[in-house]
Amino acid sequence: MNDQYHPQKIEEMAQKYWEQHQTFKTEATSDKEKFYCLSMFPYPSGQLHVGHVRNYTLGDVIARFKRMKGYHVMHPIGWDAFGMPAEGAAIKHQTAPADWTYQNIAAMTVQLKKLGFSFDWTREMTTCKPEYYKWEQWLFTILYQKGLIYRKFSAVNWCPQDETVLANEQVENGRCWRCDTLVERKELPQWFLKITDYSDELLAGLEELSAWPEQVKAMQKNWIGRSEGIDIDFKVFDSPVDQYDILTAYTTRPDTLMGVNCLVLAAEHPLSLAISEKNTVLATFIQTCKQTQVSETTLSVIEKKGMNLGLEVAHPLTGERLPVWVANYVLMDYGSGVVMSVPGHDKRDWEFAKSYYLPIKQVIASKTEIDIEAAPFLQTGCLIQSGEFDHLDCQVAWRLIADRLVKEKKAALKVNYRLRDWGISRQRYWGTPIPMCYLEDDTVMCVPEEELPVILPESVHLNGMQSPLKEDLKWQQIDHKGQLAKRETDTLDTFIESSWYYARFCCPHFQEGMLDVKQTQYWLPVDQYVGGIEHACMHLLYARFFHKILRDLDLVQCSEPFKRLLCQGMVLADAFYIENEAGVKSWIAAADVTIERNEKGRLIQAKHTESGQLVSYAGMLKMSKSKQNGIDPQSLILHYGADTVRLYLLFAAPPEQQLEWSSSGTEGAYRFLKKLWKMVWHDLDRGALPAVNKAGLNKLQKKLYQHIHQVIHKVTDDIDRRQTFNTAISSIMELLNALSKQTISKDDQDAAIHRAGLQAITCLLAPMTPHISHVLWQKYALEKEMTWPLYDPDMLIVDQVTYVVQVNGKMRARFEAETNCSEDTIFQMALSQKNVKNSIGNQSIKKMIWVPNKLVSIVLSS
RNA sequence: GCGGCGGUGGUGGAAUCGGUAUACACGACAGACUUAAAAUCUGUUGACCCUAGGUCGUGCGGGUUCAAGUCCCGCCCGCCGCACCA
Repeated sequence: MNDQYHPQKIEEMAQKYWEQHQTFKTEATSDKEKFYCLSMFPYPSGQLHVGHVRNYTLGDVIARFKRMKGYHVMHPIGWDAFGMPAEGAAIKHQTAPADWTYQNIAAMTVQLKKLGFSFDWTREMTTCKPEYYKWEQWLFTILYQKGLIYRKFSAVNWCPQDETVLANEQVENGRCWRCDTLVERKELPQWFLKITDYSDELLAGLEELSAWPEQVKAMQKNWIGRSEGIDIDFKVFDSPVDQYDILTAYTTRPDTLMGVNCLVLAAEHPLSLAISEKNTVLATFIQTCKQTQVSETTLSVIEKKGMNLGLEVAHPLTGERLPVWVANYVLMDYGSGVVMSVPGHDKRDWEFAKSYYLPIKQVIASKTEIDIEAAPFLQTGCLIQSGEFDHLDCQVAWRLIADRLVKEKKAALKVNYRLRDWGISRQRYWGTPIPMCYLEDDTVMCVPEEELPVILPESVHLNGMQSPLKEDLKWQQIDHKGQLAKRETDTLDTFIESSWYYARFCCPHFQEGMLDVKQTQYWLPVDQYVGGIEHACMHLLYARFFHKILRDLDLVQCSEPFKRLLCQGMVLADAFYIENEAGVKSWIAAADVTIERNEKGRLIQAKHTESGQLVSYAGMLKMSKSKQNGIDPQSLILHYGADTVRLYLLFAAPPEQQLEWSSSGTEGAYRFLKKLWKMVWHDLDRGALPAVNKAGLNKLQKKLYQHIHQVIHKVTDDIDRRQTFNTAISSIMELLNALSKQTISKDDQDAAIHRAGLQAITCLLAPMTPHISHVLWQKYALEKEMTWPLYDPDMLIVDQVTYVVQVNGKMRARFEAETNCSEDTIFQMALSQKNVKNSIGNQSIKKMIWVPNKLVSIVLSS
């Protein structure tokens, strides 16, 4: 080795060392304090992308930092191996999902290892293996017996051409992505997990998560959506269905009850269906309603369409006859499938009333004039046009009306949640088989515990439509005490695997049960969880829910799984395209584009290098295969080494912000490491040096030595408390710049300080660029293990500060003063500044403000 | 549509508790070294002006304050999520 930085050699060396010494293998217990650091495990899609690298780099920095601080760190990795892409790939490549998955895992393992992450590979888990999903099936049967799992009919996206269920992402503009057929809603029997039993606890638990980002807690709170309201009964006149002589609608605004203009039913409501039997126009309308996707997004943006059912209900207070409508924006799955329409004071009802010319009645008044025909009034105020309730405040009227209805047994107070029970059935092959079976007499029963796991056959052929499980009659058929039984052919939602993997990492090879309580008790909760913000609601809520289930089964002790959460932003890159006459964009990789910039560096023109054709710049977009703007981490590592890639990803943006990829930025990170390498190499040439004698330093030496300790202080705080690795790195860069500009005289202390600075930088960088730090440290200290540097509190005390003087809010001067000078002294000094004198002129001073060690603000009388 | 987040030089970003706006890095320009290039090093770099100084400037429009990128009100734009992608 020489003063040239060769990352490939260095990284291979460091990785070999860690592997031989089993540096990152975690023992079951230790005298040290434990720290469990977890990055969300990856779906084995085949290639590691930069988003993954960012995720694992962030987690690795924290894990390595804590290890250097002396914690007993667990930092595991595994594979979220079930999922739809494997089925797609299997069809495309004429292989089985299992083969494709295992190949990807092998390839991605190699890539992960090249990045030098401090994973404990002995804890590696793969969720598609029976030893993992066995316990999921076991839990399913326990929860079924406890009544937390039930079966009901629920809607799915159905392609009538392919006769298959489609995921929301497989529906494009309401049509099947494969055959362009209009997608329908179809009701199927499906399994549900009663997450709503835990609504209140999931909401209350957010309070104790003080180390979670506020935004994520806000999103979860809104997702759970607790509201207080009442269920109101509307008596139906001459109902065609006996059980439906009453329709119940939930509302949070009983104060607007006098403004109801109609009830609106879902197309699948039994009353709508009953009436449609004798009404072909209605039947056709209901049929078209079914051509809406099962997603809230679609529901909220579709044009609201409805039809009068010709049915009437009685207003619960006045007895007035109100019409009943059916509409496409009300779904049977949510609530009771009945909505009480108050167009004057609800946006959706207002839009619906407008398109069908229904009466809009204002029953709440504001202090200002309102035109209820121009827009609904959504705030609170005083009641009007509400008979005896006129002039009452909304809040008072709310109580009064609710109490009256409850007393008359026409309503009941109710707490409602937006959160719905979790549908966990999937009509797909590549997932955990649901451990249920059906006897010939339709009795539903669990597969007995001793017969678990129900193994998913791995050698299968996929046709792109039907799940192989549904065609495999042999697999389906089982014998139950001499009776013929049929297995459930649906599989579990893959969110289930990711809802408890963090707990299994505590005891990945435990065979006596789902979890080893001793281990979960020691390791849980996860001290630091790192993952994408896109999981803010679903995955993180499901995992919190599972944790509470596991706690109630005495498998874990605490109530929340993740103590601290870091949500990283996406990785973006430049995207270019050529648009043809039909407006279809074809995306061009940046490597095939020649860019022309003006003298400021702004892009003015881009051309396709090969054809010379003009190319449009789409800006920075999320990296994706389809946009051709993905960056392959492997080629980056080959060129710059893992340390450079890690350093750049940490430096380019704070972790929770989106990160814009730039190749010149990577060059900059590389340059920095080259410079560090060279400087350390030259320092090593100086041989043995005395220690820094902090009492005997001259002014300049002391300033530089203080700088070192200020940087140690800042980097520690930036990594530990703030988690802003970008600012940590920039302050390290500043220190290296200062050291490179230092003139080293014959005085030993100059060289000693220089070395102290370089050694501090080597350690401070170790969590971020572990390979170069490891090798440089070995050069310096031979066998001694690297620990996190401590700052000297004495060295943080500065004796001079810079004051700023503002006159009428404008910065006019700055001056140096000794720390902790008195107010009077500082005012005198401020007023004696030449430029301050000029700004004041002959005006009189009205007020002077003093901010100690910082600023003086002079206000002149106008 | 609903919920959450963001917008600062040519670019990524910094400013941590309302107190020096633009740290650090990239790019650009100039110079040193070199036969030359690469690499490296040094310097300059928000805009404008009457240039020892001043005016303007953190998406837009208002407000609070001695003082606002930061707080409040109203907009515009972009991104993420919306329950079968993971």
